[in-house]
Amino acid sequence: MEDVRSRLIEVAQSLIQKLGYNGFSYRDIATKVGIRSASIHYHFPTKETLGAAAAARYTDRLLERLAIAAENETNLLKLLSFYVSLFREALEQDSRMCLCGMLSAEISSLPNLVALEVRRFFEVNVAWLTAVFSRQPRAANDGHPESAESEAALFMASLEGALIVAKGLGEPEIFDKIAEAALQRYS
Amino acid sequence: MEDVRSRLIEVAQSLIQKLGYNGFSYRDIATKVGIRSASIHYHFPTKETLGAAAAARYTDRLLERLAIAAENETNLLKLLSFYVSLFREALEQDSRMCLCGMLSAEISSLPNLVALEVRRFFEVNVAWLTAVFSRQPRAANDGHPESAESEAALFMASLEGALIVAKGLGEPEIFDKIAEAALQRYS
DNA sequence: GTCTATAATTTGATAGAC
DNA sequence: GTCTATCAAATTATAGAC
Repeated sequence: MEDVRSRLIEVAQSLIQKLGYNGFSYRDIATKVGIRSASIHYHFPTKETLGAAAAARYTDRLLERLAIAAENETNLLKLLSFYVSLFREALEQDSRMCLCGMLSAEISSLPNLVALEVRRFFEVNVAWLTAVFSRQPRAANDGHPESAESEAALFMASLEGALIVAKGLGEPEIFDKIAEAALQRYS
Repeated sequence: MEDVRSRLIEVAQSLIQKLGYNGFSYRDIATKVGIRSASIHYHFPTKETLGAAAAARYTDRLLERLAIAAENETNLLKLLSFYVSLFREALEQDSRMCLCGMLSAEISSLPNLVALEVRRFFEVNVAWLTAVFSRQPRAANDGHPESAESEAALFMASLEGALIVAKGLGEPEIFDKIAEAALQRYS
C-alpha cells in the first residue's frame, strides 16, 4: 500500500510540528497509523529518511500552491496575504509550528538529510517572495537594488517568529496582529 | 557549592539553545560540568525544574540589561539596535537559538513550569518594546493608539524568525540583513 | 554534595516468520 | 508488507554509602 507510506509522512509531519524532531518516536507514529513500529522501517529504514521525506513533501506542496498563486494574482497585498494564510494554517491545526521553522530551530541536532531539506525550504521561500517583491514597480524597497531579497527574508522571518510568539504567549490572535502589522507597509 | 548550581544552569541553557529541550540529557550536562548525572538531581530534582530555572535566569538577565539601556538611552534607533544585538549574541555563540524562542517552538511538549517561564519571557519583551515605542512622540505607529504593542510584537517576532532563518540557511549574515531591514523604518 | 549502583521505561533498529 | 520478538543503548529518576 502506497497509502500507508503517505499516512506515515502525514503523521510524522504533524508530530514534528507539535513536538519537534526529538519529541516523537516511531511508536508514537505507529499507534496513530495503526501498525507496529517495526513496520515503519520497511517504508523508512531510519528516522532520518522519514524526517527528510516529511520536510521534502512539505516544501513541495507549499511550492505548488505558491506557483499557482503567483500565476493567478498580481496584486502585491493579496499575494502577501495569501502567503500569510499559509503560515496561519499551522496555528489553526492544533497550534502547530511551521514544520521547517521547527526543524530549523533544532537544526544542530538533525541528521544531514533533514537539515538539507530545511535549507531548501527557506531558499525556495525567499526566492518566491523576492520574485514577488521584485516584479513590483515600486514597493517599500526605496531605491536599494538588492533590498528585495532582504525584504523577502524579513517578511518570512516575521511570520516564523509570529508563530513562535503566538505559541509562547498562548494567544493565537497575536499572530494575526503581527501579520497585519507586517502587511501594513504594502497597503 | 552554589557555583555548581550556576554552572548546571549555564550548561543546560547552552544545550537547549543548540539542541532543544528534548535534545539534551542529564548525562550531557554532567559530562560538561564534570560531575555524575545522578548528582544533578541534588540541585534540580527533575528536568522540569532545571529547564524552568534556565529560562527564568535567561529572562531575568535580559530584563536587567533592557532596564539599564532604557534608562541611559532615549534615541529610538539606538535602543532598538541594542535590542537587536542581544538576539545576535545567541547566533555568535556557536549558532545558538534564542533560549525561549527554541522552547516556545517546542512548547507543546514542555512541562508546565518551563512553559510558564517561556510565556513570561515574551510578556516581558513585548512590554519593554511597547514602552519604548510608546514614549516616542511619533514613530511608525501612524495614528492607531494600540499599534505600539503590535509594532513591538512584530519587531520581536522578526528577530526570533531571523535567528531561525539564519540557522536554516546556514548563513549567519542573513540575520543582519533581516535586522537591518526591520530597523530601516526607524532611521 | 557527590558518589556507585540500579531501577523502570523508552528509544531506534534488526531478524526472521508469515 | 506487516507481524512478533528482541536487542543494545539511552533516558529520567531513586536508594543509600561516603
